[in-house]
Amino acid sequence: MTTNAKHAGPADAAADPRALNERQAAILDAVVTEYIGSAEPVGSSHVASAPGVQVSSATVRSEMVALERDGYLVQPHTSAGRIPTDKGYRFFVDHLTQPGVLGPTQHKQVCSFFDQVHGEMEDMLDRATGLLSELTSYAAVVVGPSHDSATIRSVQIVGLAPHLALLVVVLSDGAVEKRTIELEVEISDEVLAQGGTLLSTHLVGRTASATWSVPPSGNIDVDRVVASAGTAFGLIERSMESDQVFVGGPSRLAESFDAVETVRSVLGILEQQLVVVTLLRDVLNRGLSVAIGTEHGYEPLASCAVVVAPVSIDGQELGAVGLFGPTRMDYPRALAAAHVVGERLGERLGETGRGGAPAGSGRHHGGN
Amino acid sequence: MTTNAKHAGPADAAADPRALNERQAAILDAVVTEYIGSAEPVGSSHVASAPGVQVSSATVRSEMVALERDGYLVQPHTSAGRIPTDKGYRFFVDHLTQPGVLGPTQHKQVCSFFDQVHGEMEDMLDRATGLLSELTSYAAVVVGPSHDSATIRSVQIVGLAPHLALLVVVLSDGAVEKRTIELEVEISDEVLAQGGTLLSTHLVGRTASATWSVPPSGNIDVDRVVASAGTAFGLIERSMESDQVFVGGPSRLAESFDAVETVRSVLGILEQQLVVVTLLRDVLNRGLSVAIGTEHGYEPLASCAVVVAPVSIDGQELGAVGLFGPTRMDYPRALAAAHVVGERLGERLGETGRGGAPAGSGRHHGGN
DNA sequence: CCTGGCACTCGGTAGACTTGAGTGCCAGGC
DNA sequence: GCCTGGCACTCAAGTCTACCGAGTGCCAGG
Repeated sequence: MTTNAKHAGPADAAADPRALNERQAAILDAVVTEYIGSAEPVGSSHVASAPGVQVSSATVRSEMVALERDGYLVQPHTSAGRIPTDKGYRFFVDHLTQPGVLGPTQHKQVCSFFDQVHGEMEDMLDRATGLLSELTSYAAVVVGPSHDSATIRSVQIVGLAPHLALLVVVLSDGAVEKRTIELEVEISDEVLAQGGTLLSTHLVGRTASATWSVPPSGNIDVDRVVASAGTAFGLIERSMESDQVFVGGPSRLAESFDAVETVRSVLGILEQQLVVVTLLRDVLNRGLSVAIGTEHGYEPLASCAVVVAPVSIDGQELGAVGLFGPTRMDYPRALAAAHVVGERLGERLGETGRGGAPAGSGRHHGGN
Repeated sequence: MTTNAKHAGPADAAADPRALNERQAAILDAVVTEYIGSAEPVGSSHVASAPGVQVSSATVRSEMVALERDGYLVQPHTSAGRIPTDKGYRFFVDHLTQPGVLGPTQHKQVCSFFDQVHGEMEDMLDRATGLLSELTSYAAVVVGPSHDSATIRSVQIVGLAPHLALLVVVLSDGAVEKRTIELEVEISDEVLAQGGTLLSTHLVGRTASATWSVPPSGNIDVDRVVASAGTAFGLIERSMESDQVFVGGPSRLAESFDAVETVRSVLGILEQQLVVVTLLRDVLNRGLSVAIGTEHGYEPLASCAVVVAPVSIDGQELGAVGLFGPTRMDYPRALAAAHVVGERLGERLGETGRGGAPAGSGRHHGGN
């Protein structure tokens, strides 16, 4: 091993002066692993006694100097051990973390969750955040698939009160959107129903962001209703553009960080749904599954690592799951959990209609 | 003033040996007010120089001894100032806090919020938590009115995919509930619609927790659909029993408390919707608007004060708003904010048809 | 090129001392 | 009789010193 490193080292170094030889990698691995567990600077003797590092502490020290020079480790102060930098974590994640599997207990947790969860997609996604945060003890987020490609399956107008009605739109992915409509004059249920029918004939089958084009019906009351519904419909459209974000286990943040200020700022981020969505999508788009420290560009999350996994339905990345933890998070476990849950969520969403009717007309993707 | 106290004091004391005379009350007031602002133990000289207390620090000291004996104040250590106990806060809230009004800026904030907020109830309630937490800089919760008394306005079954349909139930309060139905055989849209119509005729007008009694239709397919819908309907019922809870500004918790452990446990409570609802209702039922420390019986909230205000629609307390802050919270402001927002929410919800639509009348603030 | 040895650094802890805010108590005065 | 100023006392927090030990960097020898 040591001798192998001897040979591999220079070659690598020649290719890229910054690349780590085998021994350095092993040392970095040991430091990160140890630090993740203990949260305390790791000294050379600890590393020397780690399995996988078969050299003396003195040798470790000299390698650590190199690792520090290259930015993988830092010393909080002279005469202290080393802690990994973001770059160190990055290397660890990219080169030292094998796929990682869930423990049997956790696997069982996941299975029983998916056995037991029924009901609507929103409900499932929301509860999935709970599962994820329990599996990992980090705060979890789930971003639901957007309704972009869903088509309108039904439009209905229901009277609530003399001057008040509700526009209810059902989409092919199982989402239901509603909006109240105010009516200047009292309108009978029949007329409302007629209006609904009229809308249906023009809107069903079209994508949710269909342009609103409903010709006059001839009946002035119906037209009046349809006109009011038009405004409501616009609002529905707009609200459907924003993805649904579910946050779970925010209290875990208070376990992850001991600085209350950090907890505050991360919570602050999680409150902003748009930011969360953007962040997750951005990370995924860059082909990453982890964003460490400031890699994602959000200052308040500088001491945070974000693990992301896609929720793919029929091969399309339509949603995402994310975990927010300290940079010294347990990456193997977090990655495994996010990956598994993301995958199974995708399967489940696919099954329940969204793409789950390959035999029949694949047209209507129900999202349940 | 001082001489008045002389006379009033003994009389009160005779009635209840624990009652505070005017001077003691003034001192307690000063201590609480000062401590709320500074978060540091308040010394006798500070109190003596407070307006409303016109005695020397020595006198204040001797009164403080009494207040401490009676459990209104404590000393963190011998040579420190006093801080209020929960009992002290309780007295402050009950006797020393005048109704309290919002500052002009905050009043404007509330007004502009209610001017600007449109859309569905859920949306409004959710955003109201943001308003409240911004007004007070505490974490806010809003519990929406339950659907107990709502009647069913419409039942519809919409096909999503060959073996998948959606049961959509619209309630008189504007809520829409849905549940997927899995079908063993492929069923045409027409049959689904027929099933929906059948359900409508039997369920519309009844309360949401109606017993499920739909007679056979004669058409085997329709009956099959109706049977499946029955299960889904049961789930809808159950999910409607649980009140909707919205939480806003959890990151404010991290501002309110400096012990990360406290933040964690309070966040943990806020994650449990049922607990939140129970807590708020419980406090309201006891006729209180504030629960201080352990008054509500939840250990993890021992260092918390909860300010509650009802959301009354047509005189009925159907919802609640709550604020979670440290026991040394700014009670006057929190009470005022919760009260105002709760009241205006109630008004708005009443307007929008929910509260029995008393025919005619201009209700212009519809959702939408 | 690795290793053991050695001198050095420096954060953290413990004890001694100081400071000052704040108390309790008491004797004197209105 | 109650309030007040004065006084001795207490104790948390800050400062200073000394010390310990984990950990380092460097070097000479294998």
